[in-house]
Amino acid sequence: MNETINFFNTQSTEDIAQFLLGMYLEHETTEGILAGYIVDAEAYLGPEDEAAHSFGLRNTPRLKAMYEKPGTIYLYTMHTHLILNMVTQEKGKPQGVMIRAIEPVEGIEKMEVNRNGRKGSELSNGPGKLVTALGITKELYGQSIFNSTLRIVPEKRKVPKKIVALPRIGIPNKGIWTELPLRYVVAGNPYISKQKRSEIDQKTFGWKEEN
DNA sequence: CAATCGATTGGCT
DNA sequence: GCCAATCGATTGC
Repeated sequence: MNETINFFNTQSTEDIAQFLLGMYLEHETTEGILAGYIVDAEAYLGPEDEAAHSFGLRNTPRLKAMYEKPGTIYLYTMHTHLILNMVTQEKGKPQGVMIRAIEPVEGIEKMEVNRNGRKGSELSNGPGKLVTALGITKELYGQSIFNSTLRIVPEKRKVPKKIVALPRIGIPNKGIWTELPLRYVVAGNPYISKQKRSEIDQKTFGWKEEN
């Protein structure tokens, strides 16, 4: 875990986004542990990034957490959906990574209930979907992804066989920032947002074989 | 499948 | 008011 914290403190946000692919993300709830592997993530490079909320060092009440230390959880609402992000750089430097999708592992039945009966990839193949599946609430805003009830567990992570970089989703008209490949996914994983069936690796789901 | 579109809430100007 | 780092239903090929 200390190595992971150090990674956040010293690496670029782009590298941290890729490092987070395969990371085990677990939420300790009153109903038990709900968890899965991160398979889709985007880097937001405020203050330079026109697509970032923190572009131009903009600082409003909802952005407060973005200016805190690395590992701080930043949540915001988008059309009734809560979206999960974590701060990646030193305090005062508002860059972060948005989690776009996870592969469910633990507490799948509870996630299906949280998602109103949906199953399979529909459980968590979008940023709003995984937040609902894991039962994440805005009480976690400003807490740390290293030691709150929502946390990453490096000991349980998997390693992607191949990482693909793509343009980010849902940010038109932002100049070069619309096209820059700041979205990273585990190639072949079925839970990636907008994944095509034909591109799914049914045998490995895109992970390296054990050992 | 891919493209399109309406729903609907909170944050900011 | 206006707009949004989305979702899900529908349409059409």
